[in-house]
Amino acid sequence: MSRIRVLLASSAPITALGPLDYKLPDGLDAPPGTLVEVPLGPRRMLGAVWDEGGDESAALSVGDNRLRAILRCYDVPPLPRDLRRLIAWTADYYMAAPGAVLRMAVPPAALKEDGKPIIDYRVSGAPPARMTPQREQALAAIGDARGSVADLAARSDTSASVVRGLIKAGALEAVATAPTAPSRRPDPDFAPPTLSGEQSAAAEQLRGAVGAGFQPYLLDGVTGSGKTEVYFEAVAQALRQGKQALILLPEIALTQPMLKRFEARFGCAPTAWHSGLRPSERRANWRAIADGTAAVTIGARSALFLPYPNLGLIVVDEAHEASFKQEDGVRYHARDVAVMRAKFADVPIILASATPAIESRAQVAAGRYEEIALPARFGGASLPTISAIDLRDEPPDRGAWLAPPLIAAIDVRMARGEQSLLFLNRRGYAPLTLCRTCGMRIQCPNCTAWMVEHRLNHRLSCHHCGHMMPPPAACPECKTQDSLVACGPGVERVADEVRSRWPDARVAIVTSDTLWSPLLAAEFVTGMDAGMIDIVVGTQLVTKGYHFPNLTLVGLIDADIGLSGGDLRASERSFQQIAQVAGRAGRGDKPGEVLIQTRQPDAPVMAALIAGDTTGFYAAETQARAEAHMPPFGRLAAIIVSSEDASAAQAAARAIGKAAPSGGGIEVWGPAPAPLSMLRGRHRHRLLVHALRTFPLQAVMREWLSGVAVPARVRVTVDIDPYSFV
DNA sequence: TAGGACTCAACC
DNA sequence: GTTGAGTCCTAT
Repeated sequence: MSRIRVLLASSAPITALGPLDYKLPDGLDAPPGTLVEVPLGPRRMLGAVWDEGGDESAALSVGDNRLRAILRCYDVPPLPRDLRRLIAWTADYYMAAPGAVLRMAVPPAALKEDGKPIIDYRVSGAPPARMTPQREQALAAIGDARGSVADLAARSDTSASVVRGLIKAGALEAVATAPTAPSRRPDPDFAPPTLSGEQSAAAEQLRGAVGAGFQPYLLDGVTGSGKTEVYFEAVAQALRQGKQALILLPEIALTQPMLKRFEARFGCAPTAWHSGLRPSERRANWRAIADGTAAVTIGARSALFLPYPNLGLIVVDEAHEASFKQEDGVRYHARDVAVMRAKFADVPIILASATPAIESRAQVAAGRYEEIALPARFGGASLPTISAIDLRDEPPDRGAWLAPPLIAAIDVRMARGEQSLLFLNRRGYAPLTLCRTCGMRIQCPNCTAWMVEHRLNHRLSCHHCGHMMPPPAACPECKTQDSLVACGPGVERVADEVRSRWPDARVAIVTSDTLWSPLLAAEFVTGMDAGMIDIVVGTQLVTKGYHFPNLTLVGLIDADIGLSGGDLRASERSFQQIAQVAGRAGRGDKPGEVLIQTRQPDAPVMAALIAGDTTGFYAAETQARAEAHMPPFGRLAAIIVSSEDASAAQAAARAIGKAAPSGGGIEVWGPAPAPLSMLRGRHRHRLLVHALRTFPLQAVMREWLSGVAVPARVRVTVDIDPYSFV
C-alpha cells in the first residue's frame, strides 16, 4: 500500500479542497497526472494524481488508517507535467480553486467509457402524415443536408420541436456515424502558399523558432496582411517535427472559415475544440489530443487546458480580443495563460493581431516578446480611406440612423454591385422600450438593465441573464394601450431602414442571434462570397477575421458608444474595434472606404483613426496608463460581493472593505454598488484593488479575504486583471 | 416529542 | 459542490 495525493475535479468556486490523500492498492501504478476515480464521502469523484504545490499540507494529512483507496485508474494517458504546472499556476494566479481548473482540462464527457455514435438526421423521403407550413418549410430548407436536431432547426429557421416532430413522424431518419476525431495527419507540404517578401521573412523567422524553446512573438500585421498564412508556416514546421500545434481563436463563429482555410493549406481538417461540440465529439477529440494523434487543434480558450503530450507551438489569433478573458467560473485571460503554457512546455507562442493590446506592446518594449511586423496588405491591396461624418452637422432624418453621406456611399456601392457593411454593436431592434405616457422604462426583473426588443423573435430580452417576455401591448405601469415606443437603434432597426431605402437590396443581419451555429456562419460566408448579399448589418461578430474581396464600404452607425463607458480600456477598445471593422473594407483589388458616424470627431480615438496615426495613439494611451500606474504598469483586481439578499451583500462588502490592507503599494476603492447592481437576481457590490506592479497582490488578498467571515449565502468573487468593470 | 427548516463543517 | 450532523423551532 502506498499513499498518493489526488486533486479532485470540482466546480466549487473559492473555498475548495486542495489535494487529498488516498491509498493506492499494491500492484497499481499511478504516476503524477494519472486520472483516477476516488470516493469522497458517499460520492465518486474524478481526480488527478497530483504532485504540484508545496507539501505543507502533508503535515495536516489524515493518518494511514483513515485513508480510503482509489476506485480505479482511467485508461487514458496521464496529464503531462506542463499541464499540471499550468493548472497549479492558473489557480494560484487567478485565486481560483485548483479543482475547478482541473475540470477544464478533463471535461466529464471525455472519460465516458463507451463512445456513443453521432446521430445525424436527413430527409427520409417519406412525407409526414400531417403536413404543416413549418414542417413544409423545414423539409424544403433541409434538402439533402444532414446534421443534428439543432443544426437542422437553424438551417430551416424553425424550432427544434418542429424538427423533432418530423423525426417522430418518420420524415427525417437517423444516420449514425462513429465518433472519430480526424485521423489523417495534416500535411505540411500539401499546398504551400505564395508569400510576399515580407510574409516570407516573417514565416522564415517563425519556422526557425519552432523547436528552439520558449519565446513569445507578437505578429503585428495590419488587417489583410496575411498573418494566417504566416503562422500556418510555423504550424507546418511543428508538423514536420512531429509535434502538436494549438491555434486559439476568440469565438466559435470564426472557426468555420478558419477550418476551411486550414484544410486548403494542409489537406485535411484540424481537430476542433469549442463549446458547440457534441459529447461524443468532445470525447473523441479529447482522446485524440491526449494520445497525440490530433496533430493540430483549433479551439476556443478552453482548448488551452487540454492534455497535449507533445506540444510544439501555440498560436493565439486575434490576440487583442477581450473575449479571451473568461468572465465566469475561473476568471482567466486565455492570452496570458497561453503564454504560461508555452513557457512550461518550452515552446514558442505567436500572438497575432492587427491591433495588439497595450499589454502585448509593453512586453515587446520590455524586450520579453519579439515583434514581427507586417505593415502592408497582401497582394497590393491598400488600406481603406477613413473619414468621419459629424452627426452634429449632417444628422440622419428623424427616426433614422443613416446620415446623408453614408446613404450616398451605399448608393454608389449598390450601383456598382459591390458590398457594404454597416456596423453597430447593439443586438436586437431597440435597446430601450419606454412608455410615452408615464415615462416607464421596461427593465429586467433580475438585473439592473433594460429589456432589449428583438423583433425577429417577437420578444423583449435581457442581454445579461437571458430573461425574455413578450412585448406588452399596454404599459405595465400606467396601463395605457399602445403607448410603448422603441428608443434607439439596434442592428434589426438599422436593417429595417436599409430595407426601406433600398427595397431591392439583399440584406443580412449578422449577430450572435442570427449566426449562432457554425453551419449558419458558414452559410453567411458562402452567401457573401457568391455575391448573394448586398448589405450586411452586424455587431462585433463581423469584425472577426472575415475576408470578403467585394466588400468596399464600411459604415459605423455610432462610433461613440464604446467611449461612454469610461473604463480603463475604453479608448483602446474603441480604437481596436473601429480599426478591425474598418479592416473588412477593400481587401480585394478594389479600394475600400470607411465612414465613421460620430458626434465627437475630435476625440483622440477618432482623430488617430482618421489620420492613420496608430503609433501616436498608442504612445499617448501607454503614457497615460504608465503615469496612473494602471495595467500593465500597475495591477488591478476586482472583488465582487453578491447575494440574493441585498442587505447581506452590502454588509459583507462593508466587512471586507473594513478589513482592507492599506499602504505599502496597495489601495482599495469601495465598496460601492456595482454598476450592474443587480445581476441574475443577485445584488452586487464591488471593491477595486489597485497595486504597484511589483506588489504581491494575490498573497495579500488571500490573507485579507481569509480573515473575513462571510455568510454562506453571500458569494465573494475575485477577478484578477479585470476587463469588465460592471 | 416528531418533524421540518436551516446552518455549518467535513469530505482524504 | 454535497452531505450529514447539529440546532432551533413549531405543531401536536
